[in-house]
Amino acid sequence: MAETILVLEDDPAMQSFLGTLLKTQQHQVYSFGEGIAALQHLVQQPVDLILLDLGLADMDGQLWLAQLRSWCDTPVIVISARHREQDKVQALDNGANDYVTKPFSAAELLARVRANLRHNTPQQQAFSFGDIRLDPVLRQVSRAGAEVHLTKTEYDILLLLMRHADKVLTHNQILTQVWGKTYTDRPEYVRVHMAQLRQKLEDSPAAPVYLKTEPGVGYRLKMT
Amino acid sequence: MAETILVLEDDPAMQSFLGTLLKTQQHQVYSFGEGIAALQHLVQQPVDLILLDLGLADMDGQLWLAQLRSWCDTPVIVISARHREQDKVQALDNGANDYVTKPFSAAELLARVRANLRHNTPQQQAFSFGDIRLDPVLRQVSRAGAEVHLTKTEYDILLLLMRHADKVLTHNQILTQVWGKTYTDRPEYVRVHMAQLRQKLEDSPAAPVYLKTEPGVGYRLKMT
DNA sequence: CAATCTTTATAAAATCTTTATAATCAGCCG
DNA sequence: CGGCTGATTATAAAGATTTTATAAAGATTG
Repeated sequence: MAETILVLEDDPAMQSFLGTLLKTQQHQVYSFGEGIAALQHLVQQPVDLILLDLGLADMDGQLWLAQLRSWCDTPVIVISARHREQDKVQALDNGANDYVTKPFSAAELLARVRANLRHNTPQQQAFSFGDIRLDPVLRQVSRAGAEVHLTKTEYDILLLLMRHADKVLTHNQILTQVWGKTYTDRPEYVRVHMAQLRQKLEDSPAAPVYLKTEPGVGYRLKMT
Repeated sequence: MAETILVLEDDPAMQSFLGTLLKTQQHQVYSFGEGIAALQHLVQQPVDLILLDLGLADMDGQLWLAQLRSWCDTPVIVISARHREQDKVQALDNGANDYVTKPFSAAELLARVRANLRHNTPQQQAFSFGDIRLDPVLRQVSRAGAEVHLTKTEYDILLLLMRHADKVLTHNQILTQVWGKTYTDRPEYVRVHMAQLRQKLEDSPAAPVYLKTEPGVGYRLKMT
C-alpha cells in the first residue's frame, strides 16, 4: 500500500473528509485548494492518483485537467456536483479516468480509487512462499528476485503443489495431474523431479523447508 | 480507430442497442448472451474493451468477471441495473474498471468507453525492447534506428508476442492467432518463422536474448 | 518472376526416463 | 532399548526420447 494521492478540492470540509477517508486506507494524501499549487507539487513529485473537484475557485477544473493531460497521464477521478451529461462527457474526454457525482458513497469512492490504482500496478496475484515466487500469468518462477528456470514438468508439479498449499498430495494425485491417469505406478517419476525442484528452490535440498516429504503418502508444500 | 469491443449482455434489446451505439463509433463489436461463449471468444481473439451486464442468465456476472481477471487484463465496464453500493464495490474489486448503472445516458457511456480505451491502447503505441522498435500504426519494425523488413507472418507473430510481453505463448495460441484454429497441429510453422525472426532481430540468433524458447510449452518475448 | 510460405531432412539441444546406489524410515524381535 | 530388516526415499548419472533450430527444396501467391 502507501500509494500517494493528490486531492484538489477547494471546499475545506470536503477536502478534510477526503483526506481522512483516504488515510484510513494507508494512502499518503496531499491536499490542495488551488490548481496552481497542485500543479507545482505534481511537477516536483509525481503521485499515483489524483482526485479532482471540478468546482474550483481560482480556475476551471476542466481547464486544469486538460492542461495536466498535456504532460501527465496519472489516473484522475473527477468528483463533481454537476450531474449534467455534458459535464461528464467533457471531463472524460479531457482525460479523466472516472467521474463521480456528489453526493457519493464513501465505499464506492474507495472502490473506484482501488480500481484506478490497480491498472497502474500490474496484477500481482502471484503465489509465494519464503523468497520463492510463482507468477502463473507470466509462467515464471523467481527466487529472491532472480528468475529460476523450471522445465515444463517441474513447473506443473510446483503449480499443483501451490494450488493445494499445505495439503498433502499423494503420488497418485501428482502423477494423474501431471502425467495422466495411466502413470499411477511410476512414483519414481515424482521423486526424481521433486529432487530437481529442491535443488533449484531449497537452500539445502537435503533438508527441505518447503517441499516436504510425507513418507508413504506423498508430498506437501509447507507455506506456514 | 476500429477497436474491438466485446459485449456480454443477455437482454436482446439492450444487446442490440449497445451494438448499434458502438458501431456508430466505428468499433468492431462482438456480442454474446452467454458467459461461456464470450470466454471462448476471448481466449481465441483478445479484444480492446469489454462491456459486461451483471445480470446474466447462465452464470453470475461477478463470478464471470473474477474468472476473467485470473488471466486477462482487458478493461471491463460493468453495466448493471443494480444501484446498491455493495454491488458496485464488489464489481470494482473483482477487477472492473468502471461501473455504470441503468438507465444510463448514451453519450456518457460512449465517453466512458473512450476513457477506458485510452489508457490501454496497446495497439497504438510503439513497443520496444532493446534497440528493437515496433510501430503498429506504421506496421513497421526497426532495429537500432534502421528499418527491418518483416513478412506479414513474421510481423503478426512479433506483434502477438509484444502484446503479451513476458508471457509465455503456447504453440497453440500462436498458431490460432496467426494461422487460425485449424492449424494447431503444425508447430513447425511457428519454429521456422521464429528462426527467421531471430535471424532478423537478434545479435546472435543461436543464443537469443529476447525471443526465448520455453521447451515443451511455447515462446516468450523477454523484456525485463 | 519474386517474395513468401510450406514442407522436409538433419543436427543439436533440452528434457524425460531409467537405473544404480546410498540414505532414511518404520516396525519388529531379541 | 537397540539393532535388524524390508520398504521407502534421495540423488546422481547414463541412456532414450522428445523437442527444437536451421538450411534448403518445393509449392504457392499475386
